[in-house]
Formats: sequence, C-alpha cells, structure tokens
Amino acid sequence: MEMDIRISVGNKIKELRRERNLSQEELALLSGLDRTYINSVENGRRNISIISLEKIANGLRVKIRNIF
Amino acid sequence: MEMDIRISVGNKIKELRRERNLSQEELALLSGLDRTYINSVENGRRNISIISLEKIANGLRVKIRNIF
DNA sequence: GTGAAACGTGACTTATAGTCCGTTGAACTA
DNA sequence: TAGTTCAACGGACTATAAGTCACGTTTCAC
Repeated sequence: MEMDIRISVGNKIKELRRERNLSQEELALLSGLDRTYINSVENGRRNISIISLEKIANGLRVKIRNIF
Repeated sequence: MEMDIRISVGNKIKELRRERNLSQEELALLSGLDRTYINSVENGRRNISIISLEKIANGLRVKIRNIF
C-alpha cells in the first residue's frame, strides 16, 4: 500500500525545515503563511495546493521537486 | 520574473499527455478526474492540490516530481 | 515551579477546487 | 454535405483547501 502523499510531503517539509534550523514560525514568516497552517501541513492534515507548496519551497530555498 | 506555477504545471501535463497520445478525456478517465478539470489545469487556470496532482501523475505513469 | 519558546489541534469563515451539465469551433473524413 | 473527435470554455453547483484564532501541551532553562 502507498504512503499518503500528504504524509510524505509533510514529513519532507519537516525534515528540510529542521535541517535549516528553522522553527515552524520562522518558516511561516519566510513562506508568507500562517504558523498553524505550516504545522498542519507538516502533520499531513492538509491537501496542499501547488501555490502554497511553492511558497513553502521558497521559504526553504529548495525547488518544489525536492519536496516529492 | 517567475513563470506562474499553474502555467508551468499545466504545460508539463499537456506535454506528457501528448507524448502518450492521450486525449484530455482519456487522461481524465485514467486519473479519475473530470474532463473539464483536466482542461482547466492544462490551461493554467487551476491551483491543483497534491492529491489531484498525484492522480494525474498516476494517469500519466510518471512520478509527481517529473511534473515540476 | 514559573516563564518562555516551540509545537499541536479543533473550530470556524471565505475562497476556490473539482463536478456536471452544456455549447462552440477546428480539423478531419466519408 | 453531414458526422466524428477533440480542445476550450461557461454556468451552476458541491466539496474542500486556505487562512486564521483561541487554547492546550511539551520542553526547555533558570
């Protein structure tokens, strides 16, 4: 069975954020999104769209493809 | 200036679909999405979610990262 | 044990994703 | 001519993502 895409994307974002020593709040500021929204994405509770994903990728300074 | 992510994703999906000689309707059936929705995604008018993107990637038999 | 920083979550409104009905026009082909 | 297939688009609708808030919990240092 397949891993839920929301979980794998959330885990990857969390991993990249931690590598950069950012808090969820710092990433939220860099991304222009709400802290609690970042949290729910990381925890696989959101079916995020490509525009929000792009904002997070920009905040993390990675290309979107590196989140998959 | 940056290319709108909706446009670049739409263009990539269209390119991959044509390589596979699929009509929009055939891709819709393979993806489990609506024919008109595929059309609007390809034309950059939709901010698609990762779950729908995964469905399209499955229909095209590519990994999601290859759509970015 | 208290204070602060970080994380987690439920509930909520507004915006839009995604569906379903249809039309139109272009490009073919009998 | 008529008939078919396809892309593109519209209106109306339902489902759900975006975005925010209040509050609780965890984990430290002091």
